[in-house]
Amino acid sequence: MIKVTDKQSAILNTALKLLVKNGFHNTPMSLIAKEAGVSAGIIYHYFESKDDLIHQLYHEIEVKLSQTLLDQKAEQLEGIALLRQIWLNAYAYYVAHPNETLFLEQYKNSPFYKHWEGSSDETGLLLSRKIEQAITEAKIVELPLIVLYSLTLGVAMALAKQQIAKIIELDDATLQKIADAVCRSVQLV
Amino acid sequence: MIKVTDKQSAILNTALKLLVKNGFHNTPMSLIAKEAGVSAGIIYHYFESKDDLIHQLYHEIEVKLSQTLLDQKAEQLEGIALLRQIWLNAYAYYVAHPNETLFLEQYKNSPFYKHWEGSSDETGLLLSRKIEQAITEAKIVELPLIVLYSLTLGVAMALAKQQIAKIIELDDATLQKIADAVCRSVQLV
DNA sequence: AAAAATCGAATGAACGTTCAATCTAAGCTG
DNA sequence: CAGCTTAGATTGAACGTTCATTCGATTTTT
Repeated sequence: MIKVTDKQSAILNTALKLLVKNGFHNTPMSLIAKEAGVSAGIIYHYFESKDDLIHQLYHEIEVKLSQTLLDQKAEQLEGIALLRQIWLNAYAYYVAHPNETLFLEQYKNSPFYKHWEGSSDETGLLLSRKIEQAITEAKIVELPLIVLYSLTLGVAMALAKQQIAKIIELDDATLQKIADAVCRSVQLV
Repeated sequence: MIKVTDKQSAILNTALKLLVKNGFHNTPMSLIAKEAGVSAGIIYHYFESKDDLIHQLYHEIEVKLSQTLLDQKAEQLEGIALLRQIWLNAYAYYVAHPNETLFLEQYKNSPFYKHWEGSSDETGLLLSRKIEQAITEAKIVELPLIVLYSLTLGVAMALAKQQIAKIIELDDATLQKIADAVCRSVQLV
């Protein structure tokens, strides 16, 4: 178990905020240090390099996200209802955590992201298994899991980004309608 | 009408390739110049700055994309058939132009992208009008245009990115099945 | 007093941009 | 058409800045 000190998470939190605001390459380490209230040098006590800091941030967020998708409410459901709940959880998380969301997207569209980095944390694996189970239970159109992901959670992410950017504002009724649409797309006719 | 010289497009083409390969900030102007077979200084004859180069590249690609989506085949269709064709055109373009696609995504997830930059070229506007027309003709679920975009073209982009990354390989039958799913999601039940 | 944490000035490399010098080509003149 | 002129195109070395990273000194903790 890695011990996360106050200072370390102060650095991570500040870095998240600044990296999203200014972009990865317009965020000097010195600025992160300043805003986090630490010296520039100490960052290198906790992280090997700027890249390492960014990678760790990514993993931290991925783990938190997995845990959120499969919450208590979702645990009790199965089949299409489970998928629907996971979708709503995903959307809620993205909207409630704009910095995390924008960071994930920027990371995944940067040369940092290696596609072979599959989620290796326990919750991530549990989530995958749950979803595969839901698919066999419900009448879902036969498509690769990753395609189903794009049709569902990918849409949630895209919408959340627009909500974050204040391009759209979705009331609950509209959100339910979209959830319906998403479920309809993957269900067998 | 801006005259595009050979040298200018050589710079743009090379820049596209390198920016996608190395990321915006790991691509020095000097490298672009070298690979394009020109001197570093001349880039500043055609472009105000590195940022300007990137912005121009973006606009060039956006225009080409708009033109591709509304091709001759699509022009003759209407309603849901039109939407389906546009979707297939989008997917085909993305897969056939990996560099352009990855560039668009990197750009849109970087601080370069300002959300208020609506497509101002003629084809883009024509495309918007055509799509709105298709929506009124077909029985489409009542959702903001931008939400419908995420449910359809957004999915095409996401899938294409995975195909480009060699994560998936979609045969034509599967692609048709996905197009069905996408159309199903936006059609009224 | 030993070890760990922290500081922040210094280092050195990378890179966007500039500019004086050179080259190219097209126009002009006799 | 040869010679002259000139404006634009092109070069690449040099500049100045930014920034990730280092490290010896200092403080805090054990």
